[in-house]
Amino acid sequence: MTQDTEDTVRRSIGARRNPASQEAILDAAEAVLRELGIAGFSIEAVARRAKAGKPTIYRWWPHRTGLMLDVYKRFKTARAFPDTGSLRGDLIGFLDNQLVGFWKNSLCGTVYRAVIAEAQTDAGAAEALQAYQAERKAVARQMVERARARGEVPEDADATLIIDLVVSYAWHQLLLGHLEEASTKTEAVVDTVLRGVPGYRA
Amino acid sequence: MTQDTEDTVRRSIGARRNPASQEAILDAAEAVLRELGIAGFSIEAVARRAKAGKPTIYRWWPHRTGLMLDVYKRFKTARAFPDTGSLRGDLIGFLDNQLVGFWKNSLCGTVYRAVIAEAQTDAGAAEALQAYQAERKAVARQMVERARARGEVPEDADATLIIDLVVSYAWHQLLLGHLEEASTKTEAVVDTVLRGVPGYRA
Amino acid sequence: MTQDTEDTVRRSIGARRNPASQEAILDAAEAVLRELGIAGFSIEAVARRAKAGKPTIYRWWPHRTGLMLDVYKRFKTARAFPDTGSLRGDLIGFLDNQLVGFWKNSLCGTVYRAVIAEAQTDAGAAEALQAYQAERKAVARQMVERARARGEVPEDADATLIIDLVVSYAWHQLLLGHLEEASTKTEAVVDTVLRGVPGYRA
Amino acid sequence: MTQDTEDTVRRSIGARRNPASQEAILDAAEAVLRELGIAGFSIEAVARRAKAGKPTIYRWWPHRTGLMLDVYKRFKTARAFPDTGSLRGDLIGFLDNQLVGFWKNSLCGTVYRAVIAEAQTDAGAAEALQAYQAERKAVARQMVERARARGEVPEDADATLIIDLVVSYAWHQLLLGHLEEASTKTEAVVDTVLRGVPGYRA
DNA sequence: GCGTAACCGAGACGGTACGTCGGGTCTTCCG
DNA sequence: CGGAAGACCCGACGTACCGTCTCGGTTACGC
Repeated sequence: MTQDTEDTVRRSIGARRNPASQEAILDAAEAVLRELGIAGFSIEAVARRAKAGKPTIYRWWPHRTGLMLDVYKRFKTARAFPDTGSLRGDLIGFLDNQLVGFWKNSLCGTVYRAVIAEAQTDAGAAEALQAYQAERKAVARQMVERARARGEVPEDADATLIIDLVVSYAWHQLLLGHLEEASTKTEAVVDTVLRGVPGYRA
Repeated sequence: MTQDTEDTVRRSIGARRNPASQEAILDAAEAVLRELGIAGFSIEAVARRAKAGKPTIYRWWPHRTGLMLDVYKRFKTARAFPDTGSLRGDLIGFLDNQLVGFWKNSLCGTVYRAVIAEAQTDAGAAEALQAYQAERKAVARQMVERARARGEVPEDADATLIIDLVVSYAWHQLLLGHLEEASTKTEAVVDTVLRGVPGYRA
Repeated sequence: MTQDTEDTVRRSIGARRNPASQEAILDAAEAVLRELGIAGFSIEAVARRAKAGKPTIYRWWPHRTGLMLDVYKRFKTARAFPDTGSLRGDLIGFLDNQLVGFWKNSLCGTVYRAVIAEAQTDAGAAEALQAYQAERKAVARQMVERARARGEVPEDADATLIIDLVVSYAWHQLLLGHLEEASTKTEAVVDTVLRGVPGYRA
Repeated sequence: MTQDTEDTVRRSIGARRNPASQEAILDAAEAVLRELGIAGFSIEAVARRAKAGKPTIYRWWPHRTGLMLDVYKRFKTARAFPDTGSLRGDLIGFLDNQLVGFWKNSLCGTVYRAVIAEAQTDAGAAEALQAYQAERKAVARQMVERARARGEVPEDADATLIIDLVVSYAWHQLLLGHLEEASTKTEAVVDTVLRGVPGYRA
């Protein structure tokens, strides 16, 4: 985090995007979310904090959801997606690292809740979230593909349903503020879902 | 819908709540949601529409989420909760009538999405939603209780987990705008979850 | 001051004005003015403080100016209007006791400023103030009559002008919040005005 | 009066005050005062009339008194302050042009009464009025300085008292709605005050 | 090597909505 | 009928952000 490392005024660097400004804006957005929460997150607040002009923000993030998602993604990149050798292990790891466990880092959870909330109001946000979800779930379904290759699940297993059930559960607990409880039940959830897949054998 | 059936000005009826005003406000809230959507839903707009003073609304609904929830509940009341004789039938009916199918009535879905979104921003809203959820889920768990009594599921079946998985799936699809798809998969979801319950027999 | 001497709820005493309520309202009005100043003086605040219903206040004081004037008059009654034997002495006493000195009691000044302010906005208040002024000045002009009888001023001395100049000066300093300064200049004011009266001899 | 000469929407002209908006707001304020009187004067009404946002008004006039004073000043500027060659002439001209006679233009009197009233309630308003008064009186005292230079009054004549007495009288009559009567007495007032100055000779 | 296009900060602009306060009216219930 | 209570509609308050705009200034690029 390079917050306020630069006291000097940022200026234009010509007819192209100034990376320093973008960094400063993302830093500020993160800081605002951390300190004021979702309710206090406004373009004005971010601009104030980043010492940036509002139009600069609007130029690059027409919807504030996009800005939130970018903040979210900066965290996400680090997280691994390990192949544990079994679908059960993969799914538990997925829940623990990518979903529930990840969101328990308060900022990540806060941001993602905000993104989901925004998507209920704003069509652009909904689209952005849907695109992000589609991409993430496609990646997640690869876990099922691997299991299929290993013979853990039959060829016709519904990968979409499996992933959806797991992700849905995580969302639900996130949105109700029950992450603590959820993190104690990851195994039970995964086991229930897997037992429900016809032809599954550990 | 008794919108504007009365042209005459509503007055105070003494030192107690005026039911006509409450009705008018709920009617107006519903109409605003229907016509302007979530984004256009504001206390100001409702007050204008209901020809009511803003303080009158704030007096009875300190948080706008409460108002939305009340609009939501007016619809909900009508919906039945039939005992079909089997847990599978009950859960499918639950999904079709109380959740997915119910929300496909665009207004209901819109309102509930808004309530959930609000709860991510506002603490009071979160509380209201949590209370509502707790109550609804307690009712839903009675379906499992009945199944237990019938011997469909063992004594130690995790009713909370069963209901949570079903509700979570519905929420997820609602929030992503995938209700259409969801309504084609209700049986698959219920079957998967029930097969996942150890000792379940249809 | 009989503030809150009664804890018991005041009730109707039949189809006539309840003096206890009137007392309580005047006490409350005074207390509100003392504690919150003019800006905080509202019928609501007085009603809250007096544990009275708003309609009860409106019934007896249709304009809030009337209420303020009644508070003002409760103080005024006590003040004497002595005959010092000379016009100069009378006028100085008038300024010191009835005007500047009286208003320096912060509550009295506050109330009177409020009354004057109100009269600029509200026609009813203006009328009430004008009536009160006419009466007070008529009394004050008697000082000049007495001086005329003593031969201090000629028969054709303009009593109205003399009183007006003195009262005007006091008002002006009151309204500008310069009462302190004014109280050091009462003698200079009176002397200047009296010297200005043709044919005056001490 | 340049009311609504421009149908086109006023926009920002960059990070600086837009004179067109300021003009429009002052015009609107004047119009509202003229048409609705003091009681109908609200920031909301002015904003509506000026087709300006409320924050734009609050940005430049934190207290509504300041706005009234600016309306008042727009009239005042035109009025002359002539040197008639004698203190008597100067003071009579002062009363007739700057005070009583000026206020008889109903709008001017209305506005100034409102300003004075406001100053009794609001601390900021009081400050603004005091500042304005101090400045105007300083200018007025120059009439006495000139008379001193001409030898009309002795060196130690109390300029402050002379001006205060004249201004006070005008205020008093303004606030009681007696301007008509006052305008017939300007000479008597000035003569009385001047005769009261020790060592004055015409 | 010079004009110009796009960027940057700053902040004013017209708006909408917020949540609160008080005004004055009304009705019910109690004594 | 008087009085307490408090709900009602209404309008204004002062504030926060919205998204847009124009400004003055700063490069980097293309002609």
